[in-house]
Amino acid sequence: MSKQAAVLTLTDLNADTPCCPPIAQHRIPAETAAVLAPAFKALGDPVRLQLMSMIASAPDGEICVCDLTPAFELSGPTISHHLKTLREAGLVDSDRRGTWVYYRARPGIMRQLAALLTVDVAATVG
Amino acid sequence: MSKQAAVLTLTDLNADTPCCPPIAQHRIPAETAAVLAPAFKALGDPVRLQLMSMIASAPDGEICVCDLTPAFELSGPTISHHLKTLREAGLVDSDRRGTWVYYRARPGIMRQLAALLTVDVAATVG
DNA sequence: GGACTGTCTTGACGTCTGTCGAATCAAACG
DNA sequence: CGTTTGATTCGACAGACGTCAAGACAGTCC
Repeated sequence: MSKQAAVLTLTDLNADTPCCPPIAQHRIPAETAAVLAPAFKALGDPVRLQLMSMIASAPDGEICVCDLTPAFELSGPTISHHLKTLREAGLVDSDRRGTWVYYRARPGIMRQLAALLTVDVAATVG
Repeated sequence: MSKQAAVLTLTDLNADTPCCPPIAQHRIPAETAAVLAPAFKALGDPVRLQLMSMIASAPDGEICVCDLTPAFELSGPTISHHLKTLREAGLVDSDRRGTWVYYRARPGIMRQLAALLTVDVAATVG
C-alpha cells in the first residue's frame, strides 16, 4: 500500500543506468538499502562468491551446473541451494536446455553494486 | 599453518592497489573468496548498509555514534553491534575522542570490492 | 571523589543460514 | 513406458545472526 514512489524492485536493477549515487556521496535511503542489501548478502558467502565468479567469467557468458558442482567439495543440493540464493538476489539467471541447466550473470546489477561502492578519490578529502 | 603464500589478510585490503581482477574476468581462488566474502556479508544487512553510507558520506570524513544511533529505530547496543561488524570486516575505523566515538570509512577496501564487481562492457560479449 | 552521560560488552532468545540425505521433477535414451 | 542421468525441492539439524535488557567501562563536570 501507499508510497510506491520510493519502492525499488530487483527488476529495476537490471538496467544499465545507475539507480543511485555512491554511498560515499549521499546517504542511501532505507528503501534502497532494503533492496540492495540482499544482493551484497548473497555475495557474502565464500562459496557463492566463487560461484558468481565462475559464472561471470565463463568464456561463453554462461556455464553449466555440471561444471560448477564438481569444483566444490559440497553436495549437489547445497550448490543448488546457493545458486537459488544468487538467482533470488537477481545476480544470475538460469536457463534449462535439454538435460543441462546453464547459469548466466546479470551484469546490470553488478554494475549497480560496483557503482554504489565507488569511492571518488577527490571525495576522500585531504 | 603452512602455505602463507596464498594467505590474504584484511590489512592488505587497505592498499590502493587492487588485489585481484574483477570476478567477471577470472575465477577467484578460494582463499580470496574467504577473505572478501565477509566484507560483502557485512554490507548484506540493510542497517549496516545505511550505516556504511552515513559514515562514508559524512561531510568531515567521520561521524559520531551519537549521530548514527538516533537515525534508526533500534537500541544503542544493536547499533554498536552492527558497527563492530563493520569494523571487523575492515570497512570502517573507530576512534574515541573524549566522550564521543567517531567512525571513519576505509576507502581502500571499498575500492577493492568495487573493482571486484566491475563489469567490462566489452566482456559482456554481444 | 561522586554523579552523570555516552558507548560498548555480556547473556539470552528467536530466527535465519549452510549443510546433507532422501525424495521429487525434467529430459533423454532404450 | 521404464530406466537413467542431471538438477531441484523437502525435511532435518547444528551453528550463526539480529535483537534487546542489563551491566560494565570511559570520560566529563561539579
